[in-house]
Amino acid sequence: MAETDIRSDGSVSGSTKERIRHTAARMFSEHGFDNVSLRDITTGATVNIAAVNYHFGSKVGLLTDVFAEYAAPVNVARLKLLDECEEKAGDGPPAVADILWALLSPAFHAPDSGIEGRYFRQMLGRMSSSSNPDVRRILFNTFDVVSSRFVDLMSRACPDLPREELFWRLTCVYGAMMYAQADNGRIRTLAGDSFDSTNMDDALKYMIPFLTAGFTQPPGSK
Amino acid sequence: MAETDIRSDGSVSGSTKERIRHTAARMFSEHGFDNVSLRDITTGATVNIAAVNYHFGSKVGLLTDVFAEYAAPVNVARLKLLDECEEKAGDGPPAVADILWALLSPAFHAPDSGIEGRYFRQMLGRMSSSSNPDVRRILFNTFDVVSSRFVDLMSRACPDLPREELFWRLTCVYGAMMYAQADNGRIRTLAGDSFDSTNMDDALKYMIPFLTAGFTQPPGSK
DNA sequence: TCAAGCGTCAATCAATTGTTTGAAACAATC
DNA sequence: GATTGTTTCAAACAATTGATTGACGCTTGA
Repeated sequence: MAETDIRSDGSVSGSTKERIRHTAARMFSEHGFDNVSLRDITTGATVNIAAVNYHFGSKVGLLTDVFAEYAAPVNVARLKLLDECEEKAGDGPPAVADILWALLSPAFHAPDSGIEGRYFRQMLGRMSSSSNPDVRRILFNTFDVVSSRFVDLMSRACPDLPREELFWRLTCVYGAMMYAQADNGRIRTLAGDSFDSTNMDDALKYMIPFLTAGFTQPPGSK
Repeated sequence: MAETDIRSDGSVSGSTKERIRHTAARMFSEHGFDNVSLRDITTGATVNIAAVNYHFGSKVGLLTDVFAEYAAPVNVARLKLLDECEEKAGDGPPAVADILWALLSPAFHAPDSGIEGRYFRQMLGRMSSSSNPDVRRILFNTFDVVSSRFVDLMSRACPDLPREELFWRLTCVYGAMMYAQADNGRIRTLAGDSFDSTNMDDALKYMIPFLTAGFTQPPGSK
C-alpha cells in the first residue's frame, strides 16, 4: 500500500493515482467531502484535473475508493472480534466491555497502512454528519452489517433493558465514538493540551470503562 | 416570536423576513449550511433571492441571526443552572448529575419558540461537524463561555481525576450530547422504531444516569 | 516501423454558487 | 398630491463547481 512518500512540504510522490488517493484522503478528512473541490485535490497532488475522472470515474468514485481502503480492514477486524465475543459467551449473555472493545478498538487503531489513520478517523467523523446522499449511501453500505450485529449483541448482553433505554444508551456509545474519532479539537482546547490527546490507546483505555459503566447500570436508574 | 404560521404544504406565512428565517432554519437543519443554497431558501419561502442580502446582509448573516435565536436562551438557561450547581455545592465538590443536567436539559428542551426545537438541535449537530470557518466562528463565540465553565465545574466535581482521563470522559459526554441532538436516524433504524425516539425528556431521563455512571467511576478503572 | 493502448494535458463545457444592480412598487409623511 | 424611505423584483454579475473533449507523447508488442 505504502507506494507514496510524503515530502516535508506536504506534497507526495508516487504514481498519479496514488498521489490523488493520498491527497484526497488528507483533504477529505480536513475539510469534508463537499468542501473539497477536485481542483484542490489535483493541485495539491500536482496532477491534471482530468486524472481524477480518468482513474476513479467521478469525485464520488474517488471517495468510495479512498474510504474502502480504510473501512474494509476495520470491518473485518470488528466482525472477527464480535465473533470471539459470541464464542466466549456461549449460551450466556456476552460481556458489555468485550462488545465495546470489538466496536471501538479496530476503528481507533486502524489502519497503519500508507495513509495516516488519523485522516480516516476524521474523514469518517465528517462523513457521519454529512447529508450528501452519496456519502450516506457509502456509509450505510459499509457499516450496517457490523452495526446491526453490534446492536444485536448489545441487546443480548442487556436482556432486561427496555428497547427505549437501549436506544439511548446506544446513542451515547455511538456519539462518544464518533466524537472521539472526529477530534475537532474543541474539548482539547477546553481541557488543556498538556498531554497527548491523539493517542488512541489512551482513548480506548479510558472510554471503554466509561461506556461500560453506563451500559451496565440497572434499567431505569435515576 | 411566533409570527410565522406553517401551512400543511410546508410553506409559511408572515413577513418576508420571518418566512426567510423559518425556511432557513428548517433547511439548515435538514441539509447543513453549506448544502443549502440561497435559491433553495428563497424559493421555499416564496420570496425574491435578493431579499436575503437585503434583510440579513449575507448568507452567513442569515445563519448568525437564525442561530442566535436558538443559542441565546439555551446559553442563559445553562448558565443559570450552572450557577445553581455551584451555589448548592458550597465549598464541596458539585454533583456530577447536576452539572450534566445543566448542560443537557436546556439544549434538549429549548426552544419552544416559533421554530421547532428539533430544527435547531439538528442544525447544531450539523454545525458542530462543519469545517466552514464562518460556522466554526459562530459556534465558538456562542458556546465557549458556557463550555469552559462546564469543564471547570466538572474538573472540580472530580478532583482526583487526571487531566487526561477527564479529557476522554468529557469527549464521551459531548459526543453523546451532539449525537443525540443531531439524530441522524441511524441508531433508530438499528434499534427498531417501535417507540418515540424523538422525545427529549426520555433522552434526558436515560442519558444522564448513563453519563453520570461513567463519570463517577474511580480513576483508571479497567 | 507501424499500430494500439494508456496516461497526461490545456481548454472548455454547462450548471450552480453568493452577491449586486437599478428599476418598480409600496407605505408613510408632509 | 408630491416626496421620502422602505421593500420587492427580474436580471445580471463574477466566481467556482464536476465533468468532458480532443490532441499529444509515451510505451508495448507485433
